[in-house]
Order: sequence, then C-alpha cells, then structure tokens
Amino acid sequence: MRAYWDDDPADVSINAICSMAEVSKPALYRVFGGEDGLNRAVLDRYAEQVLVDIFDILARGAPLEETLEALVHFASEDPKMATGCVFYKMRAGKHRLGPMTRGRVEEIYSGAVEAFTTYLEARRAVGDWRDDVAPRTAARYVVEQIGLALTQRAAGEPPTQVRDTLKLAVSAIQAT
Amino acid sequence: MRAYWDDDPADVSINAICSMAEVSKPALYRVFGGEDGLNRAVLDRYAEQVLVDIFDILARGAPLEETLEALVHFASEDPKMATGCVFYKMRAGKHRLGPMTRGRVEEIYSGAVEAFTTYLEARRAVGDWRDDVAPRTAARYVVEQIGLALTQRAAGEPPTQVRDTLKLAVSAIQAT
DNA sequence: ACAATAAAATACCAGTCGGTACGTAATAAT
DNA sequence: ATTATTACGTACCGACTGGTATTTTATTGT
Repeated sequence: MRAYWDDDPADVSINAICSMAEVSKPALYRVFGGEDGLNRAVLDRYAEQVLVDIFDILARGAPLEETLEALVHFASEDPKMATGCVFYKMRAGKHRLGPMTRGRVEEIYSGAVEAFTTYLEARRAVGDWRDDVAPRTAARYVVEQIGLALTQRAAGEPPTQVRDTLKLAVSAIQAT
Repeated sequence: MRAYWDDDPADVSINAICSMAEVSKPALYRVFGGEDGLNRAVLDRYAEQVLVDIFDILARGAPLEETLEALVHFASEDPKMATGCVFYKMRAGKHRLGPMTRGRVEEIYSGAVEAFTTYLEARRAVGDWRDDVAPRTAARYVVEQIGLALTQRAAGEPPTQVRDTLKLAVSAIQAT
C-alpha cells in the first residue's frame, strides 16, 4: 500500500513489492492469489484506513460550508495526501486493473457519490443548500474535483495552487 | 498519433506502432531516434492539428461567456475528442515520458495558461470579467477543468455527465 | 532417531519491453 | 560493368513483466 501510495500502482511491479516487503513471490501468490487479489487487498485496506476519513466528514452532517472546507483541506493540504490517493490513482488506470480490483474501485466511487448525494439532500431539506443543482450531479462533481486535487498533489504541484483550484471548484456549488 | 489518441500513450508499445504503420522498427528509430523522439513528434503534430483549435477560441477575443461555452462544447461534446486528448493523456503520465516529450508537454501547458491569462486580462480590461480572481489562477483552473473533462471522456463517461461537470466548473469563474 | 508431511524459497517459464548489430538489397559513382 | 555507398529489415539483445514447477527447509507424527 505504501508503495502504491508513494508511486503509481501501475509503476510498482510484483517483484518490487516482494523485495520491499522481503517476501518471496510464491508467498505473495499464496496469500493474495495474484496481482488482482493484491491490488484488491491494498484498496480494501486503504479504504478502511484513509478513505474512511472522507466518509466521516460527510457523516458529521455539518453545514455545507464547513463540510466543503474540511474536504478542501483534506485533499489539498493534509500531509497524508501529499503523494496523492491510491484510490484515485487506481481509478485513473482503471483499464489496467483486474476484475476484482476494478469492481472494488467502482463500488467505492459510487459509494462516495451516494454518500455525498445523501448528505446534500439532507442539507437541502434543512434549507442549507440551493435548489438549482441536482444533488447527484453536485455529488459527482465534488468527487471528481477532489480526485483532480489529489491527482495534482501526486504530480507534485504546489499545495497552494491545488488549494486555489479546488476552492474555486467547490465555490461553484456554493454560490447562491 | 491515432493510436495514442484512441488508447493511452502508455499502453501503446513501439512494436505495436511499427506493426500498425507497417514499418520496420529500425526504420522508426532512424526517423525518430527512439521513443522519446516519436512521442515528441506525435505531440507536435497533435498540437498543430488539434490543440490549435483551443488557442483559436481564445484568439477570437469573444466575450467570456461565449468563449467558455465554446470551450465547454469542444471538451465535452466535440466527437473529435470522444476518446480524450493526447496532450492531457501524456501529461497524466508525465513521469513516464522522456526529456524531450516532457519538455514539450510543459511548454504546451504553460503556453495554454499564458494564452488564457492574456485573454482574461483583456476581458477584464473591457469590464467583461470580475476583479476578485487572479487571471493566472483562473487560467490554470480552466486548463485543469478542460483536462478533467477530456480525461472523463477518455474513460468513457457519458458526454452529458462530462458536460454537467464542466459547466458547473466553469460557472465558478463566471459568477459575479 | 527417523520417516512422512507441510511450508517456503530458489530458479525458472513464456512473453513483452525498448533498442540495435548485422546481413542484404538497392542506389550512386567511377 | 563494377565498385563504393547508402538505405533497409531480419533477427537478435538484455531487462523486466506476471506467474509457477521444483527443490529445499522446517515441522510433525511415530
């Protein structure tokens, strides 16, 4: 997971992983079955260890502005995300993934969209959000923008620039 | 260029290109020198054949709304861009490129930011654009958003969704 | 103490990658 | 017509990929 996180999953070979982990290749195959199984396991671990933070922000049910601010901070400034996000990296190279990992990527994506849609509907019900954008559209929008920000961070762009871009992006769904 | 456009540059091998073009590998190496030279040549050709359209839109000096509408249409609906954009695909895998191609990618990127910055400054001078966002920040923002849209198209997302996202994104710099 | 079994690593597989040495065919100069 | 030169492609190189057959090491049962 660490290697996928620091570099790009597509650029880390099974051989490299084995030598980093000081594990023989057959051992890795015994445990994970193959590359697809390993990727899936990495993604599962990453989801419950890192992505859960994003879902937590939504689950707090805080006002829109506060929630968006937290998300912007997470994606563009949290040092943990300085080298980007394993999930979005995998999603970017979706066509290179095996069936299990790809399935998990799609699950996580639609789970995120769903969670954000639910959050936005709740906010609208409380009168905390405008009526002229469909919650699902806005949800997909935010998920993509967070992905863009994390991709920029992975590419080494300065956090301030990443933050400027993301701030501008989320302002689109805040405007009255 | 066609292969890079339809698929992903990172997934098209020199061998595959040679067999598609019905050209021997040494012939390709004689002409382009190597993978980096080939990539650079492809990018050059692509820039003068496709990217020029984007620069043309800016060069028209039309009002902001009209310009953004044209860019949104180009990125999210032009059938020519249905499989994404060679430039943005290369940029996404920048670290895998040779020095010449990488240099050209950076040149094109900053050229685009520069062109858009100039355009926005001109619009501001005419009173067609708000004062509360730095032109360069907005320029970078739009360049990233167009890239996101073209990446989404390459991933096979429905054009309507791509358009929704991009429309929402550009609205952020239009708002009064 | 020794044989049977389970676990784990070494050494290898076929395939692909980018890149090139070298033999061959076509052309230009004499 | 014959030689010198240039263009060109076959066949190969070493490095690396994901994946495994086979051998070695450890553990267990007796």
